Formats: sequence, C-alpha cells, structure tokens
Amino acid sequence: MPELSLAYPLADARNAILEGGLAIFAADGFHGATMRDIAQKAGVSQGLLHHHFGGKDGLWRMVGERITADFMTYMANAVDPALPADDGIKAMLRSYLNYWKEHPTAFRFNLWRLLDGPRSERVARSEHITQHGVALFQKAQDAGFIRKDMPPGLALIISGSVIQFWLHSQLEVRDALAVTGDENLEDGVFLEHVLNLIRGVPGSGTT
Amino acid sequence: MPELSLAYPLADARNAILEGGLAIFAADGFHGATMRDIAQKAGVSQGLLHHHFGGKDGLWRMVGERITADFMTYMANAVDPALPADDGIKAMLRSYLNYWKEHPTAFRFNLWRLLDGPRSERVARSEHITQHGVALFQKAQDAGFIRKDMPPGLALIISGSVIQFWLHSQLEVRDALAVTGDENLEDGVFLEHVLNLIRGVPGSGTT
DNA sequence: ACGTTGATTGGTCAACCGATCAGTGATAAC
DNA sequence: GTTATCACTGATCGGTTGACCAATCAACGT
Repeated sequence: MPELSLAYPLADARNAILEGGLAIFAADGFHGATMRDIAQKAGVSQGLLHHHFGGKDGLWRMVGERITADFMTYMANAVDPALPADDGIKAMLRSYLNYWKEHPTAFRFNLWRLLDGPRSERVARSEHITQHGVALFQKAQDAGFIRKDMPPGLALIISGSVIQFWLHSQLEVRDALAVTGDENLEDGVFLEHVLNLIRGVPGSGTT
Repeated sequence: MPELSLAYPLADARNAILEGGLAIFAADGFHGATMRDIAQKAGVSQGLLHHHFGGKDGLWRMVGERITADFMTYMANAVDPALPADDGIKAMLRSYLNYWKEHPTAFRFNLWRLLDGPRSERVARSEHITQHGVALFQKAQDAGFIRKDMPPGLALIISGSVIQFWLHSQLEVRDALAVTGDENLEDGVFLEHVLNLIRGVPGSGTT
C-alpha cells in the first residue's frame, strides 16, 4: 500500500504545480518542457496536472495569466498617483526594472511567450498598464519633463524595451561597454541614462 | 523501383536543407521543429539531414552560423568608412533596421536563439560588429554628433535594442502609440526619433 | 572494367511524450 | 452509516520523434 499521507496536508497542490510549471516552462519553453518534469518538480503525479489544468496548453495558459496578474498588481501599486509627473516616471521605470530583476523566471517565461506556446495567444495583456503609462508620460511631457519631439507612447516603449534588453542581454551589453572600459555600469546609473534619454536635456553640444 | 532521378540534378541538397531548416526552426523553435518537417520542406529524405549535419543539434548550429555570417558580411559592407561619423551612424542604423526587416525568418531564428537551442551556445557572435559599431559611435561622439553624457557602447546598445523591439513587438508599439493617435509611425520617422534620442539635442524645454 | 567513395533513400527501432483511465482514500452532505 | 464528490496516484496506450542502417546509385580515379 503506497503511503500518500504526505501530499494531503499541503492542501494546495495546485499552487505547487503552477510554481513547478513556471520553473520548467521558463527554463525549457513550451515544447521543451515535459509534463513529467513539471510533475516531478511540483512533487505530484503527472495525472494530477491534467486533472487540474486539462492539459499542457491549459497549464501554460494558467501560468501565464498568473504572472501577468502578479505583475499588473505590482505595477498598479508601484506608482503613487499623488507624485509629480517626473518623480512618477522615475518611480515607474525603477519599479519596472526591479520587478523583472527580482522575478527572473517570470521574465524568461514572458520571453518564451513571445515565440513559443500552444497558440499565439495574443492575450489582452498589459493593455491597461500601457494606457496608464502613456497617460503618465503625457502628463510629464506637458509639464516639460520629457522631450516634446516624440509621442509619449514612443518614449514609454523605448524606455521599456531598453530596460528589457538590459535585463536579458547582459552579455552583449557588457561587450559593448567593455570597449571603452565602462563594463561596470550599475542599475541605478543605467536608469539615469534612460531617463536622460527621454528628457533630452544635455544636448550633444554640436561643436 | 522508385524514381529518384529528380533530386540528383539539383546537386545542392545541403543548401535546400539549410533553407528548409531556417524556415522550420524560425517558425517552431528548436524543440518545436521536427526533422521530418524540415526534410519535407527541403524536399529530401529525413536520413539525408543526419548524413549532412550529424543530427538536429548540428543542423541548428549550422543554420545559426549561416545567418550570422550573412548578417556580418552585410553589415561590414553597409557602412562606407569614408563617410563622416554622423552619416555613418545614420547609415548603420538604417542598414540594421532594413536588414532584419528584409530577413524576418532570420530575425525570428535569432530570437529563438536567445532561449532555445541544444546547448546555450554563446557563440563568439557579433563581437566584431560590436567593436566596429562602438568605434563608430565613439568617433561620432568625439565629433559632437552624439550626446556626451553616456558611454558610446551604451548608445549603440540602446539604438539596437529599440530597433529590435520595434521589429518584434509591433503590436505593443502600436498599442502605446494609439493612445495619442500616433499609431501610423513609419520606419523612417521612427529611425529619426532614435537618432534624436542619442543626439540629445532638442531638449525638453523645461518650462 | 573495376573498386571506392559519397550522396540519397526507405524502412526500422527504442525512447519518450501527452493523454487517459481505473482505482483509492479523504471529505462532506444527507 | 451510506453515498456522492473530489483530489490524487500508478499504470498504460497510441502516437511521435531522433537516430540509425542496409541498400541503391551516380561519379570518379585507376
């Protein structure tokens, strides 16, 4: 008789499966991951994954929804609406960078999501966040804290894409910086550069 | 007796396999692609793939090496060294954008490469290109065409990452731009924005 | 002529994968 | 105390997949 008295007390195998799924999916992608690996990581039998999530597709989707929801609530609380526009933007970008830095598996899963997955499931993703972000950038632009020669949405996208690249391609970044001996660039300094970029202030001093 | 007189005259099945491999790998990734799909796409038998490339890993690697080499020779010829630094940078970024726009399968394969693949094969990739690019940016910076408040390597990385994001996330870009009704932004105008970014000239006009 | 070499094929095999299912035990409703 | 429900397991099944192999055939040197 197999002793299965261990699993029951946990009472939340679903959660273990979702966490195991995130770990394995993030490491190997949708097609690279196997239900057996996930089951082992979660410490449950493989059949249970199907019981709770219907199948591989369903699990992938659930993991995705979960990390998106977590990110959205984090970002919604990250920026104090009472803050003046320039400080608001600074806080927003810093929170964005910090969140993904502290959630590397979720970050990598999102990278996979760009390519892999059962169906190119263009979810109604961070649409809300985007709108909120653009509004904030526009406010900052009106207040004169952001260069006026580009649409605020573009400034937002540019900031986000640069931060993402900074996170997922540290090696290439380092290569490029090492040429001039600047390879030890800290996150804070990097963020300041991004801010200066969209501020546009310092000018090149076209000699 | 099966008639196999068709395949022989081609004389270059290797090439067909590499092209088919690029197509299938770009669409489905390493783990999502199957040798049978590639063989069918290339119009040859599956055994031939193993004969020429040893296996799936070898084929993936060869496809990768091929597109990197193609990109490198393209970029090496794209910028006229006699050009003044500012025009050189403009030409470089334009070539970069155009190349990936005209090679969407290679672009997508490179995206896969970031995550998928048999071994995290950190090839000595575009190292040469990077050095060349940083040197060009430094020259432009010295000449006063690029803002002096950031390392030239960072300016290069930023430009590249923004262009890449512009290419692979058109949907998100459009969402962000649509908020202010700027969703119809053309490549040329976008590139001009990127250039202004690293020029830094227009200033925010801090009212 | 003849043997060697290499390109190419069709067929085959063991391994693995996702899914399914009958069975077991705990829980709760009646 | 009986029954229905639900979480969970272990085993199994059909289908794929990457790799392998013997056989065929053209090309070429000798």
